[in-house]
Amino acid sequence: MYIFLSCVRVCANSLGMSTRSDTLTEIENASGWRGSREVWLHAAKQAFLDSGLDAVKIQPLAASLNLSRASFYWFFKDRKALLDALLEDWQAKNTGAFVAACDAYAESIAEAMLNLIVVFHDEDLFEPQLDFAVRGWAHQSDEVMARVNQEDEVRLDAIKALFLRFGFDPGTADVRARAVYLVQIGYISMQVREDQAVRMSRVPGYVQTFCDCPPTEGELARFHARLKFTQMSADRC
Amino acid sequence: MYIFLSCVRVCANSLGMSTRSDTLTEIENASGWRGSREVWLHAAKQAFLDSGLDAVKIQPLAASLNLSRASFYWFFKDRKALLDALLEDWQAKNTGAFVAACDAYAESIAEAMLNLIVVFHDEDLFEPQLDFAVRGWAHQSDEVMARVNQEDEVRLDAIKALFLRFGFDPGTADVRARAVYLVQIGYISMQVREDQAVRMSRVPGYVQTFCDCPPTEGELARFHARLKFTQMSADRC
DNA sequence: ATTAAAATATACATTGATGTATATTTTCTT
DNA sequence: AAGAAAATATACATCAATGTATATTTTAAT
Repeated sequence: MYIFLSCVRVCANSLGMSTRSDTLTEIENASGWRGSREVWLHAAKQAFLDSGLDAVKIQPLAASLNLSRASFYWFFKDRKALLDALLEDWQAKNTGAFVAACDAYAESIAEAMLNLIVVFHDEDLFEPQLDFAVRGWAHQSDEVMARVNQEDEVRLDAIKALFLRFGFDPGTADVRARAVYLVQIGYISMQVREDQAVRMSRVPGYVQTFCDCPPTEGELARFHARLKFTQMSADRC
Repeated sequence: MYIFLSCVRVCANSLGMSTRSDTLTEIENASGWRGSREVWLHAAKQAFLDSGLDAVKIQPLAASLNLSRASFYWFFKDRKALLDALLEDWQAKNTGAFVAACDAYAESIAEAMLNLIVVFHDEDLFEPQLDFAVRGWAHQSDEVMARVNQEDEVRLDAIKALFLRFGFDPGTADVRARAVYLVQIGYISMQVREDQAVRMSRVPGYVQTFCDCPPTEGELARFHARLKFTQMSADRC
């Protein structure tokens, strides 16, 4: 049963589908009402992820939720309040996990790197689509751009500290940290939707490139385990 | 005089300003009319670069050009035609230079890598902002997304071929090509606006990381020359 | 100088979005 | 079952954008 579920997850992802709640019905409503702050926010986020900021409009959202447009204003002051909530959501989710991964215990630089790479492969920790959408938003808002820059700096510093911790000299640590981070941002920006197996196959190469040493078999096995990846699950799909 | 001009260029860039024609007045009008296809397209591109697709609107453009909104329709069928032209512009500019750089003559992998890095530093060859804006656009248009994916594949293949040419095995060539390209896309997506000197200082580190060998002094000097970068020009600013 | 064309402007019809004021309905509490 | 509250709906006023039809002006060619 476990294996079956795992396979479903991988296949769904490789088709670009989400495995988490997508529809209104999946949000449990404590009250007997159809709408709620959460319902609107969720719909807004979905539109934001799918098509960017300018798809986040009250009228279309209301239509898709089969709710009156005016009902929105019961939960939010105006559109701006909704967007603020989206940005808050982004910051809350896509930040903590990142720094935590850099601070996590590791016995080698390769293991540390794998700890970090895990974050980018596990959408429960980090949502690439959300990062992408926010960066698009930043293009039309200096305010958002400032917050994104802040985030980027925090993340870069965390990775750099990781390299320093394992004895890399400051200059190299800086360049490597950038390389590691930029590759991930690049992935996000390119909107690559690859098969997990393909992506997994490239991981050792990246580790080798960034750390000058490959991961051990044990490190790689632990990495795969954390992401619930098995060759079997790949084959089944 | 030459040095002075060079310095102006560098300083302007470090402030995020363009050195090319920005305003209506700088487009030479062969005819005695105020508007033209080029004028509208240029204004559209500027808005697109500055704030993304949803800033490309006839009404605001007309206002900024002090032209009647309806006059636009003399040169373009409708808004879509304008956007098509923008996309065409992107493809024309941000493609050729890229592949050309990968095919250029080089005696070492490091030199080849520097040939490539030049492209990303010279806005006359490749406009990062344009790439960024187009990627944002792709988020809300499957059609554009398809064209972007096509482009990315061409570019990646070109870099991979470069690594293969210098004897890297296929697996490594693939990963390295991705790393090189993704770092650049990441840079673009992060909207970094760094001082040229800072950026230059990181280049040898990147070459070392991606090629496993540093550039020679001569290679670096040639690289700097192509970008008209001198320590002096950096100091002046 | 007249005329044709090229370009621009004015006016109109339409659409899709925002936000508010005011019912109306539904749910929860007592 | 009644009343209060929470949520939803209807109706209205406004705005910013698109595109078209129809003048009007400007330029260039004869």
